[in-house]
Amino acid sequence: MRVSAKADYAVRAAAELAAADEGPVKGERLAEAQEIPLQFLEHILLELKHHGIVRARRGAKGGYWLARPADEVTIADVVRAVEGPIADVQSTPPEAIEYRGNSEHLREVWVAVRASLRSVLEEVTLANLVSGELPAVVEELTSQPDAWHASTSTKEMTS
Amino acid sequence: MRVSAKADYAVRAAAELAAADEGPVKGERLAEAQEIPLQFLEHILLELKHHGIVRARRGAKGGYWLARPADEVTIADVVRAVEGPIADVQSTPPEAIEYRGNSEHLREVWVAVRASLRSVLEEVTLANLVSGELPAVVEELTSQPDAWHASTSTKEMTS
DNA sequence: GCACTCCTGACCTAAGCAGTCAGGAAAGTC
DNA sequence: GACTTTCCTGACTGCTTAGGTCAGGAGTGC
Repeated sequence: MRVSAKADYAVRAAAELAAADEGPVKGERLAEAQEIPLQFLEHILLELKHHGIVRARRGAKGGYWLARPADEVTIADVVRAVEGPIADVQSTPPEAIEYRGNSEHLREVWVAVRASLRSVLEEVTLANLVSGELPAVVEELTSQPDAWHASTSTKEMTS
Repeated sequence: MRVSAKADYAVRAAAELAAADEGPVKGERLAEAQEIPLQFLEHILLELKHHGIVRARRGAKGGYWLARPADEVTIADVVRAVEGPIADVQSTPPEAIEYRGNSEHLREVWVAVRASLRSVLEEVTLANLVSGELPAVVEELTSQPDAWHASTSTKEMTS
């Protein structure tokens, strides 16, 4: 249930590419702009390339650019490219699990979890991200003050 | 962005406890009912105890039971007990991260991601889970057929 | 031919995941 | 008081992932 450094880096690099309106951007510049270790970033960009998110050219005047327009690439695309399926349970998709006994309905819950993640990640495009004009879903979720607190319920006790 | 076996086991064991209406249930029975390795489960139950989710007594007629009524324990409570904070980015809460350059608005996106997870996990109680009467949020999310497919968008190409 | 940049595989350390093993400590029973 | 039952705890293990670094190879442009 956590976002890896890799996914975070990938999205930030992609955002930087989305903002660069002309010509290839070289890895070094992306690394500097977002303060990401260069060599690590290169591996990430390679993965993004293999998944058809970015393209690249070598040599002088080389660099990376988005394979598709920035408003057609969602954050979900980028995250999936580097992390694989979103919201797997025990490394298998939630709809493929059979639960017995009193946890029969747990599958629906995990499916709902995945759906709710998608409702955010698949709605926000890189264009949204750089312009700051985030979709209504996001605005609604972030407008509740609770959303900005580390933990909401404090019913638990430290037995 | 994945659910660990530990979290899955923890919720299932908690569901089993929620369904047992009278007296302590011993670990062995929980392990059998949900097909969880007993020794592993005992560690999990211990963590749940330390977080005040369950209580326990040793000896004959001993076992585990919920510390609070089943309709006051949410899945979020259980998951947090064994996995820690729910949607940390790079092991820090999203609201604590400073983004520069073109990814300035990424923080809002991660906060929205966390909020959307909470909107599911904090709404579903163990009582909901065992009865199958899931909250409206969940019903809405799972009623869309897309929610049951492994992947929705197929815009990407394998470069 | 040379500089530049991406491309790739190998490697590394630390941590986490998913457990198992062995023994100790309370609670109840006889 | 001995004995059984059950939880409690720490140590350990094997494997994978996270988060990188290093060294070199392969296209590209001049």
